[in-house]
Amino acid sequence: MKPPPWKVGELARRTGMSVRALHHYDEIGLLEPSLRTPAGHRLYDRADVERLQQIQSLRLMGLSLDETRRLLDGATASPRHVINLQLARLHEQIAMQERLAERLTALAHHLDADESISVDDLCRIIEDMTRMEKYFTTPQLEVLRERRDGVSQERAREVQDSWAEIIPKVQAAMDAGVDPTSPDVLDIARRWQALVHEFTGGDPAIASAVATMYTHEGPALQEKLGAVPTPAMFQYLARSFAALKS
Amino acid sequence: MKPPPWKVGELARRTGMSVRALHHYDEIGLLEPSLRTPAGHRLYDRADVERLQQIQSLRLMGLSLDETRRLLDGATASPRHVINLQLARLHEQIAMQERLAERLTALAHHLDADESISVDDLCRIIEDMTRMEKYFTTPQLEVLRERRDGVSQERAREVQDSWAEIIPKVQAAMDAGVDPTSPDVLDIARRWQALVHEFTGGDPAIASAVATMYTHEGPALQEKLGAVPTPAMFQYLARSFAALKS
DNA sequence: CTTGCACCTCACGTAGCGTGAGGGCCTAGC
DNA sequence: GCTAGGCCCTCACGCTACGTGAGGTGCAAG
Repeated sequence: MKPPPWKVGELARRTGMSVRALHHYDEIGLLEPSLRTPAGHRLYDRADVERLQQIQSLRLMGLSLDETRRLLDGATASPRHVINLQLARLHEQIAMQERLAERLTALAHHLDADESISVDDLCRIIEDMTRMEKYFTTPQLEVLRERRDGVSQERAREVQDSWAEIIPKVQAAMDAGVDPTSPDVLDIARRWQALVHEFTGGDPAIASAVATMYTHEGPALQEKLGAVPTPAMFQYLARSFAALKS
Repeated sequence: MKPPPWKVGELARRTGMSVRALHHYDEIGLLEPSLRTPAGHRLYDRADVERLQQIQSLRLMGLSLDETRRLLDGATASPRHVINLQLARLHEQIAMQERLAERLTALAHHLDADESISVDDLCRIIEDMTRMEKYFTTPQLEVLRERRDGVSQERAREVQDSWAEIIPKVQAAMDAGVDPTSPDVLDIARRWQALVHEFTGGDPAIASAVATMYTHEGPALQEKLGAVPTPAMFQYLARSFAALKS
């Protein structure tokens, strides 16, 4: 147990720091050894060692070198302010990372469902997921996920085919100026409602979120799904739905 | 809705990236525009835009630019491997940050208990906390924290004084070569056990962790607490405890 | 006198860009 | 024809907290 002053290597060994780190602390003025030998070798005395221990403590709490220096040099507000700030930052980070972990877990689930997916498919899935996250709340997403997982691939294709059949029909009726309360259109409107109900589970909030999504992302979705409902169709059919209700 | 090819500013506006980022992607070969005007202006065609969207998707999942490029250029293993790796890293990070948040919360608790603490005190508390974490498991620490919070400052000082009284007595008895099973020493041993029991709540694992801590950190603790038990004392008193049991 | 170790001072590299500096291309208005 | 404004270009330094040499010096032992 030699007494101080210690040379840089000695101090490094005793504190578990690297020599380079101590040099760095010297460079940025965080910990400047109070002595030097004539040859320029750094000598750290007892006060320096204590300061280093304080630095290590504060760094353990996640403070940056700059914050640490400001705190130790007494140029900052109260310690409690710093700690609270740090805690807030941490919670925010944790929340972000947990959201990311959720996304990744959902993704992993996808990967397990479908063997040997290509990078292209992967990107498409991610794209869809993030698009969805923009329009649906977390609980709504859960509902949709459950519903999706509970439906066979076969049925999914049937539904898609139904949409592909119905949407052009609606477009045609609109173009022809057919009254939305005419029997033919009401018939289509009923099938439309049934499909929507199957997808949303009857939740009007989800239905409305879907409508918003189609309104905003129409063109982007058109490339993937082929036929896509337009805002004009929603307006046109709204009158059909009203007629069905009465 | 102009068709591609787009200039860099146009693409930036449409994708929410910065021009500098696109330049950077070009520099590192992650996204090189397939065309340039004679003047050297970057022109991104449809394929480039798609690649950029893929990049954005993968980056959203937390991949680095390097990983993203390797994945898109097909030089990596399966996507699922990458995702699993990423997920593992994330969980590790979250766990680390939660441990840190725990420490910080405990620290904040300290700060609330004691008004206007100095940076010096703050560092001392952190030092103690981290020292403790090295020797005690998380549930043990909780027990100790609860016990500490349930004890008045007054009683804490009394206990400290008792130790300060007892430890020199044990040392003296050892130095004098007194038999540890003699009545005087047995008396001291009983008080020792009572103090230990009050601190540990009777948990032998905690008691043993404390002994380990004193053995390893003896000199460092001596500066803060004054009198500190030595390994020799533990050995000496072990014989007293054995005599008390029988 | 040399060997060897600890020390010194540059100085570049890391990830992902931000932020100028200094200069060219192109269009619109005078 | 000239210029002002807006977009583009290529350097190149800045940020965090050091790691990792490169090339040279100090000091004690053989």
